[in-house]
Amino acid sequence: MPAEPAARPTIYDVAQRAGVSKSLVSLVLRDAPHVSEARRRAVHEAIEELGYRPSRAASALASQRTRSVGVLIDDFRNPWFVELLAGLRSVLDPAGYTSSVADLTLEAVSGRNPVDGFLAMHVDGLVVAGEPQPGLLRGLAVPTVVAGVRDVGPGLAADVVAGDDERGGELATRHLLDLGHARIAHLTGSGGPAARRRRGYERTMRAAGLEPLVTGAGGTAEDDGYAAALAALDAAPGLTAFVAGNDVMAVGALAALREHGLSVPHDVSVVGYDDSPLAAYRYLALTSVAGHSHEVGAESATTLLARLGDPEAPRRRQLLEPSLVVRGSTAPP
Amino acid sequence: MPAEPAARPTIYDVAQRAGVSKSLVSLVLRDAPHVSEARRRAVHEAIEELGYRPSRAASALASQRTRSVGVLIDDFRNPWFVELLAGLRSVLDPAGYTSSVADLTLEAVSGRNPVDGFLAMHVDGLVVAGEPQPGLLRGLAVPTVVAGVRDVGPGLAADVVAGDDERGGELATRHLLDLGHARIAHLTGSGGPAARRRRGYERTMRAAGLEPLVTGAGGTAEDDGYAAALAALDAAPGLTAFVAGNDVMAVGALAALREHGLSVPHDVSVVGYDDSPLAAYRYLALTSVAGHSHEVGAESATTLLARLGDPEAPRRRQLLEPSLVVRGSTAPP
DNA sequence: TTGAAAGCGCTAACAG
DNA sequence: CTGTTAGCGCTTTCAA
Repeated sequence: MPAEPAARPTIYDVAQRAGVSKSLVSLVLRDAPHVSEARRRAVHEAIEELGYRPSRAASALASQRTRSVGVLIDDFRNPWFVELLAGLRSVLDPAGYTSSVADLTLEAVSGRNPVDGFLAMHVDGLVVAGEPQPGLLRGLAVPTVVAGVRDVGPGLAADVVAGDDERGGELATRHLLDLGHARIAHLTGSGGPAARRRRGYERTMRAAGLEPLVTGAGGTAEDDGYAAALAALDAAPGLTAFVAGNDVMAVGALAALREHGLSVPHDVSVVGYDDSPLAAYRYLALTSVAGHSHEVGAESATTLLARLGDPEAPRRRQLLEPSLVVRGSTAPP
Repeated sequence: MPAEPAARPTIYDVAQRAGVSKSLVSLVLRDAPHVSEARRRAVHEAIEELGYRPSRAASALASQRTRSVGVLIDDFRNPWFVELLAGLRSVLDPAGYTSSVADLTLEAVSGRNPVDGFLAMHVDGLVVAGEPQPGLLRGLAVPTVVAGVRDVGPGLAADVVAGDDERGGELATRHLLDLGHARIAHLTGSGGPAARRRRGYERTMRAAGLEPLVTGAGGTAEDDGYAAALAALDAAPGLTAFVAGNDVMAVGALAALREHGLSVPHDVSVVGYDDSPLAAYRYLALTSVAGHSHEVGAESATTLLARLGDPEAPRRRQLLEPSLVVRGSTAPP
């Protein structure tokens, strides 16, 4: 029974070439402990020579685990996710895990449930970056970590890694206060992180003996920032500063200010949130609160791996301290 | 032999519940033609009742195809890809294909070869969105379509779907010409599409009896646009308009102009390229050439599916006509 | 330590 | 049209 020489090599070919059994090859691949050094090397050599690549499908089928994790991104349009993803992969990749990414907004358009998609792929775990629609994750059986949002409703047994949004709101506000501003408005969006950022703002304002002014309620996109800024300008014409719910909203606010003939930071200061690539563009140069998404990503991955290893461990919840990146959009009043 | 009631249902359970054979279930799943309506319905009901989900791993292993395609994105930071991806999925999803996305820039940092990753996953096909590094795809055995770049080196037997970049450069330039501009510079980047856009610009300028001025040579990021604009301003102080290689570069140019005390569009007009979400921000309001990435994506997917169906078909190369989206960054000089 | 053997859940001929 | 029969390539007891 001569073998076909052209086909993709299998574990069987490797075994034969190395003069060992199939199972030994499997052990070597999984880095098993009790294998003699000589045979281990022989196997590795055979793998090299044959250009062997294990079949994920076969291994998934046999082991009932895919070594893959699904990553749910809120919206690809908000570049916030880029660093998060990089952090995630910086620990998932070396651990031999594959990650597949889906965009909630995109999926919503096509009417599919992205979680279903991941479940069909049999991902071993899930990372939800951003705020899941209520119900989307209810009763999920697969290990999940929520990254970037600290309030996950009850009924979702997930680990959490997030920035301290309330602290971030405080940082932004205090920066403005320290600069000498007093008439500071906040542009908020919907969702948990937005609510916390707002709370940080409000708390800091009150502590300074100032009355908070919050506008916005819809989404967290550029439009929403624009509309909220307009509303704030309308409600309090003497404003000298904005704390925006995120960078994209801040860009919307910039447009509203320009329409009112107000210049930034000369007349009005603006602080964004997320320290996304947007904030770093020279033309925008937004002072922004950095949530350290890279670290959030890395920590999320570590947490997920830990849970995969021990499903019974107590839930973890980690908060990362944000910091302020000062650029050109803020100045004394 | 009583079955375990708790385990995930298999095709076998479905068959039993529907009173048919395993193979019939398989046929129904694949939408095979010669199945009686009654049995088809019976199977679907059983699937519904059991909450059955086919195992991709098993199916991949048995059929030697994963029904998945790998999508290589140039850089997640350039939001150009969002629509492309949406278009891609609008045809891949209904066809039952899964798509996994990787970012070349991200992978480059981690030192991994993303193509290798996809090959290990045994994707059935590849979509390369943007310009592949030379050599990255050389001698690739898996069906590939390159989206967005029309020049793929020899040695890569790929289908191509791209916007007509030369025509786009022409559109942008002609728009400026029609507005009455004459001193128009072009900010170019590296790579094939950039070269074609530049050629379109140059051709149009010359046809109008004007001397082209091109600056920039590094990358295509915001920095590069900034630097190129500065160089152009330096070389020709009387400039009244820029055609930028893409939207991100245009934003860089905006910063350079502001530094020179020049206002847009009052003193200088700016045209971007890609019509990315960036261009639509009110604060930027960039006139931009739309490459119709959604369509490019959809067409790429269709092309890939066709090739998967017939590997021997002649190579296809499609060029989509770009169009101009006029916003607030251009005006008469 | 190493080898043999029994599947994982599904597809794909091939017979009925 | 429907049922039977082999595997796909790998993991994983269980013996040797």
